[in-house]
Amino acid sequence: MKTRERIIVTSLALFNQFGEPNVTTLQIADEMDISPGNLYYHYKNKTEILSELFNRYESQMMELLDVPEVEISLEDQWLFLHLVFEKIAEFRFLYQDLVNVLSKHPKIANRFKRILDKKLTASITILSSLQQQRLLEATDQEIKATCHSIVLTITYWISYEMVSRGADGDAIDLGKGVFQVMSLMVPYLRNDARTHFQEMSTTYL
Amino acid sequence: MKTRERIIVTSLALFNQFGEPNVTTLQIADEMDISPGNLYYHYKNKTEILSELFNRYESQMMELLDVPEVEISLEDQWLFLHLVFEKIAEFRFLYQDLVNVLSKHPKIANRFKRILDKKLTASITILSSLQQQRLLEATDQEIKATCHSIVLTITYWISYEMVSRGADGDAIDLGKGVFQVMSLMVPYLRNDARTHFQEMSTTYL
DNA sequence: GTCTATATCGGGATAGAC
DNA sequence: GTCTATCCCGATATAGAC
Repeated sequence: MKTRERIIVTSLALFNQFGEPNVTTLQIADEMDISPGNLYYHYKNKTEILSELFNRYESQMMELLDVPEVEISLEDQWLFLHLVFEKIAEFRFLYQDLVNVLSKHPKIANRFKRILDKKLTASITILSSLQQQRLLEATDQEIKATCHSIVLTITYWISYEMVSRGADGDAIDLGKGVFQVMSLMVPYLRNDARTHFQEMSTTYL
Repeated sequence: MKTRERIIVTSLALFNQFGEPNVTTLQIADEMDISPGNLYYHYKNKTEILSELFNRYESQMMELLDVPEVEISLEDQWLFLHLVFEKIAEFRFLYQDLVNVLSKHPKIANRFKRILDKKLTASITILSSLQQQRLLEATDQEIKATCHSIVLTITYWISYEMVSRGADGDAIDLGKGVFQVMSLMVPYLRNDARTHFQEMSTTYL
């Protein structure tokens, strides 16, 4: 692996472990066994590293959120949620000090907001699809409120779990997060779909 | 107001506005028109200030969460949630960089976790009370999952709103947060209680 | 209690040799 | 591309006078 790429990989790992503001450029260089000067040859400052990491997160998450406008099964949704959770876990440092990161990088703030918006429309697309398939029954108002809860849970579940369990981020069971999100819409599932969900829960959990 | 108290008040305001790590002791002193030396006469370091702020948050929130084991109406719950949201908003800096703050102050981490635990038991107490009054109907499993969602929403709703609307913390409409939390349990309300909730919504929102 | 002046330290970033 | 040495600056914290 080229040095430029190793810097990104190492930075991501350290940021996730200790939080971005707690990681110095010297630490990154040390961890890689290169000199700080070398690091600064590849990236002119720490912000550039963060920027590159955010670019990657943004493009990967945006791609993931491009939900096709087709019929979506509960299994599809489960899988979809799992992929989203994995991606967030991969870049969890962004979420752990969200306000701080965004306040120091206003350009990122808008783009992060756009990702949240897309999460919301993706959720609405999915729940609407379930409704059209008569698997789910809810008013537009209820769908909207539920989707907000879904996005909020997706966004913060890992942080919440880390705080409330005092756990390290790598030790988080993402399946539980998926379950938590799914259970937000369970009460609106029709009876057969709800039974189906319960079967799925025992399988995946 | 005594200087020692003014330091706390000013620090809280600045921490909330800019985030704790972005506020220097010099800024705090400047804002108060005192010298940094004077500030350090009253608090021996920045951590002491944070510590005092957390003590206040902890005792006030813990007191708030001492939910009496009596019948709780939907109105009571609405009011209760509003008070909790107001308290969190008052100390929102703690929540905006939670992982960071807790990673730098491990002693606080445990105490924060205990507050989360108490939020959970308080939620369960309330929903159980509603169930005993036959206002709500849900399995224990459903109540547990819902209460987790409630605590997560209470914890992160303000941050979520700030990020997703790019808004300043003072401009957040807490009523919307209360509504968002309440709507998590709406699907489990019995018909008459649900109607009652809808009336309340139009009143308070 | 409050001030001014200053010490100290750590992290970001650069210069210049190899 | 990589290294060593170093600069610079901002933030915490202290010393000592008033």
